[in-house]
Amino acid sequence: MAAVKKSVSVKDVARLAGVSEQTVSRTVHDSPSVRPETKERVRAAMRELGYRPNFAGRSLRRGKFKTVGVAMFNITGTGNLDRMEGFAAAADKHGYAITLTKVDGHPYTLESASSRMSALPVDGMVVIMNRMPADFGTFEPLPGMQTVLVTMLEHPLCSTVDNDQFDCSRQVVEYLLGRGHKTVHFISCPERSLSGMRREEGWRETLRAHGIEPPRLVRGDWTAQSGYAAGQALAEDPTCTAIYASNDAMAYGCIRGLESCGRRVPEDVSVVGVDDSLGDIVPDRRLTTVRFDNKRVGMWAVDKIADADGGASGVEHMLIPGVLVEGDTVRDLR
Amino acid sequence: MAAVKKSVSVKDVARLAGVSEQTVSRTVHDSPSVRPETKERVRAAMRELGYRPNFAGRSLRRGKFKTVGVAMFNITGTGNLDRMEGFAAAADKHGYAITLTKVDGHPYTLESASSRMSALPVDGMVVIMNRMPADFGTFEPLPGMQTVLVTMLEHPLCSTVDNDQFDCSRQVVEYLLGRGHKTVHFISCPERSLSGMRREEGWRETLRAHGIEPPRLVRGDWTAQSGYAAGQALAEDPTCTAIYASNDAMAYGCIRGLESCGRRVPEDVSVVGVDDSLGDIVPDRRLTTVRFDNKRVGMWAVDKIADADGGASGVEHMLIPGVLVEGDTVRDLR
DNA sequence: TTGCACAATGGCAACGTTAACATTTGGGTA
DNA sequence: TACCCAAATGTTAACGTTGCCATTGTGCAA
Repeated sequence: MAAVKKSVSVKDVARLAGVSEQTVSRTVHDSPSVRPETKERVRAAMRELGYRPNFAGRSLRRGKFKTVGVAMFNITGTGNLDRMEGFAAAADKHGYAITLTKVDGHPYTLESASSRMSALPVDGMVVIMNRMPADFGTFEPLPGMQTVLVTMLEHPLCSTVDNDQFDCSRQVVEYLLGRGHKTVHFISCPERSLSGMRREEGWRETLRAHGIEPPRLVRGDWTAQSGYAAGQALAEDPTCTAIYASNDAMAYGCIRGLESCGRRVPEDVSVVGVDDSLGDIVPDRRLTTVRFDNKRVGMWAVDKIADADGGASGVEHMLIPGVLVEGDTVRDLR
Repeated sequence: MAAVKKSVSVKDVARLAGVSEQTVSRTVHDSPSVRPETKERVRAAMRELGYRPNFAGRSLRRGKFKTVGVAMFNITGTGNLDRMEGFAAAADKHGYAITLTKVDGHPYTLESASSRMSALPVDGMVVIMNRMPADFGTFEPLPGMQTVLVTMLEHPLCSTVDNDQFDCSRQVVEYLLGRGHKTVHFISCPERSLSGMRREEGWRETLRAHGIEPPRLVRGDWTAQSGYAAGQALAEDPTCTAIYASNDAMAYGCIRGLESCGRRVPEDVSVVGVDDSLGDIVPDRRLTTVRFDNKRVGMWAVDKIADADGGASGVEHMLIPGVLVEGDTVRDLR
């Protein structure tokens, strides 16, 4: 039994095929300047030896990794799976791979994400920013490392992309007003959520743009429990005919809360959520909600990096609008 | 303005610090055989030049990437986010990175996942197997590439790990029987789901082990809609007092279906789901369900690869039991 | 016949890092 | 004083790939 060779290189293939290393390399890249018969001979040698190109050697030579790093401060988060779907899809399209890293946030800084990535084989990086990093204003991306932030905030040096939360609220409020409601009540989320705050602004400003003074909001904490409590509280206000909750869990909780007080949905009160996260969980009641295209957000981020890698960069800020999906929890008052 | 150098190498740092390249390397690795003052001088040079070690050069030299590849046939799947949390946590612990790849399955084979990974900078790979690959029995992992499959099936050449779906059903059935129910009805899932089939077997065999002939099962399709229909169908059977649904969406749909026929839960019928995926979505009704530890599954897979990388390998098969979480949808008949 | 264009292939060097070995230096001991 | 040892640092080569340039061969027009 012959000793097992550590790894098969172009050199070994070249020797077996009786050609130069360069011709092997050319065959790997399917260069037109290699005779078909020669190619076949080389390919046969590759098969026989079980050759597979070494990523490190290639990257070292080329100075490129064809890989995009994704930094997350917490992996379990609404929409992350869809975003990854987008990362993977776009990466595939460009022939890139995705490297995932969880970054510990103590404190939560872009700098820590950046330095974590710098030691990894990546050409660019995406940071999923759920909260506000301490150094957002002063952060400078590593030279030569295209950096895209997933956030609604604009950054002077990094491209950014995210769902348009402001527009989401605009759509919901105008939809409800358009169906005859005099005002829209709001169940918000904890104040540390960037996207939630933006939804709140959108709700407030859209109402004002229509000459309506926003009613007192009810603060929730994303859970259906808090929506339930909010629903019970709002049930006592007879003028409340339309409620907009900052996510679906709270919206659904709210419906149950209203019902527990004898208010019917949508006959007495219309309810709208955000996220389209319930799917068909509640089979006899399709919630009216806003569906975001997180996959597209993910794709945009990776596209940006791959494109920059091949030429012009330039900082861009992209907001992707969601789509309002009608269920049967809204009544037309007109 | 001086021209921007492509990238800073140990050579540049060595020149500026007035030491050899080797001393720079030693400083990077914090070797004890470098004088503290020298180290400081080198570190100052690194800072000044913005040096960061080149992954490709290092990997080429070492023959290791310190990276684990994760291959998925579809990214959006129950528990994938938690598994990734586990991958990332274990990778962190071992100083590894995670590279994510979506593999197109036409046909769905382990071979395609393996060859996709072979061109990437990874030392080992994890395949998340949702369905049954065509080549499961005959697949051979790439030499030198530790391969772990996330599946309940055992494989002769690859280590495997997954939630114990059989035991899950055993727990549920014994829990319900233990509370006085004479038998347990089952809402299953589509037959192509490996884990679902295993749940079905567990339900059937546990009942038989208790001398009970399993009643006719109702086939669902994971959706709450199908659970709703199943609930309505089972409502007509007055002997049906306990229902076990193969996931929470169907369980919840089933509850609504039963209620729509005038049967109350848990007064008339007890219902149990699987997955703990509803969380608190339904605020006034905590579903009795089984919670899986997908994070632990992910960690086990990466641990296995990292450990094998540092020494002994050996094929292992690991099943991680879930935990039954009591809600208020089960009535005690004793 | 000569010259030239072009197709096919080969030789060489360099990418950045580090293991293995080699060298220098200073301090202590016989 | 001569010697040795250990600490600190330096030199060399190699990991696998591929861009650049050189070389060889072949057919065709002048």
